[in-house]
Amino acid sequence: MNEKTRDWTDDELAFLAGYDASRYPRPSVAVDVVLLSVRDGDLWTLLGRRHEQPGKGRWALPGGFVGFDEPLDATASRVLVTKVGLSDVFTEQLYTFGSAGRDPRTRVISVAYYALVEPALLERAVEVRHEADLRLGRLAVPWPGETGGPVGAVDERGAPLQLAFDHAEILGVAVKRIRGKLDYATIGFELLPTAFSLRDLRLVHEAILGRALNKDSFRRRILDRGLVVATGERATDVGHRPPELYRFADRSAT
Amino acid sequence: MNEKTRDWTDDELAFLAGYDASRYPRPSVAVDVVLLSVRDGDLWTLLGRRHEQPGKGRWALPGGFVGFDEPLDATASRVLVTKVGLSDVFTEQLYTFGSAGRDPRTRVISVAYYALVEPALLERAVEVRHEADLRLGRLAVPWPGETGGPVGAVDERGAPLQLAFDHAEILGVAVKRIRGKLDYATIGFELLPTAFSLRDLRLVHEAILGRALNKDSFRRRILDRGLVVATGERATDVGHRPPELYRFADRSAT
DNA sequence: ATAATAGTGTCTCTCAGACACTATACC
DNA sequence: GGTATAGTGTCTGAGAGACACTATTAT
Repeated sequence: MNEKTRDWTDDELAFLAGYDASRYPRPSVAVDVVLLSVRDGDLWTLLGRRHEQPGKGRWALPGGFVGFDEPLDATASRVLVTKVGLSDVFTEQLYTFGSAGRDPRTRVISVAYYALVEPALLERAVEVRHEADLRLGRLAVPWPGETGGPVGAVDERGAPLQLAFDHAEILGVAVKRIRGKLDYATIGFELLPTAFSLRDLRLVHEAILGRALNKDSFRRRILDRGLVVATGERATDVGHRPPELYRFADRSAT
Repeated sequence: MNEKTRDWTDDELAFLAGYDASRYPRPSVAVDVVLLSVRDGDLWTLLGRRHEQPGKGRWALPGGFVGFDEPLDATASRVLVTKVGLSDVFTEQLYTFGSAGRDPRTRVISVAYYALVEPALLERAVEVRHEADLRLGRLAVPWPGETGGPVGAVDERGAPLQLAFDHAEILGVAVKRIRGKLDYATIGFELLPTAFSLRDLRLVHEAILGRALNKDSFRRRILDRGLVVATGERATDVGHRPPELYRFADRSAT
């Protein structure tokens, strides 16, 4: 018999079962959003500089507290609208971070979301709200595959950005998640404009996975699955033979 | 330009950004645990009858409120110990359910966990705590693959069990999750005793996936990956040629 | 013409499914 | 011997990687 069960004394059980946390102070609940995009073969995320303690001067994911009657998804949308100026973005719940000491002020449980957006929109958001100390950080993933672990961010010149709280952990979970979902979900498409070449799509996949992909089999796989439809148009001014442009296939056609 | 950005008036932004939910009443945070096992080719989960409104008389996942300074994982462990009598069980966070009306009393955000345990332990837990109105429910999954959607529970004779709150949704997410993780994780092993035949392991996989698997390629795949090691012993009293028994390979050997 | 990438065709390797066959227990 | 499952060997088909080759545009 392994140690998976043991007998508890009546005292222990009474104490533990009688503990009703709802009668005690409640933790705060917040939502943090990992807003991801792919540019120049790298993953980038939106960060905001903190102006208050704790973590003053450090860079944090955009976030906000959950209203008493506000659904979690609504909080994520509200954060994107108010702090970044984006609406109608692909958003999905990631993981809930609830360690005791992650925020030194008080107990804050953070429900993390990730959102995917094409780089042009993200760059515009940063420009428009530059005064708000928003910036993009390039993700530096120190592990291969889906190993997992914290992920840091660096600026355009490669200098590390100090991240607030446990946000490096959150970035790590986000990268691991989208790497895992890339195969069987349509994640790549959220990161591209309406029309794109298969090369664009492959570069997005390579940036997410952090490794090179076989050009030929990537093309075959994407086309065979019927996920994309040729638009009949071609890119221009590319300095070489222009590629056919594709768009997403209607999902109902799957 | 699609409708992914729009201009917000200063008034809108001031209102939305100024809303600091931390100054308002906080939602309660609870943990619910989907305790899963495989028996007779089906997935079973542990349910407790509710003795109070709302949902009086219905069947609910074991759960509890999160203490103010209690990590989420610790709440999940505490629930398993106090309500089921199990400790040292494989447990992983599943998803956080935060719709506004999921508990009619007040706002309750539930961080769902799933746990995997071999059937003998689960049956013993139900027997020992029978007076506590614990029982096992057999999952009835109405969708194939990883489609997703609510999952109901039925009793031994196939009669539906009325589930409380949104617990059918939680069961659905749990099934979808373990189906997705089965391929690349060692989920099946958590549901088996120390020594098991490859047939046992295959039946566990089939119960999780809800479909039959090819006997030969399953054997090859498991053995080729080196996940299991032959013990040199064989099962007895099986009414036919007795199979070799295997155990998990040491994980560091991978 | 050269550079650079697009796009096609083919070979091979791996792996899962299918199937045939032998092995070994209990009845 | 009959039955049921364990376990092995082989064929086939799908899909990914590798690679050779042609196509098309900008310079």
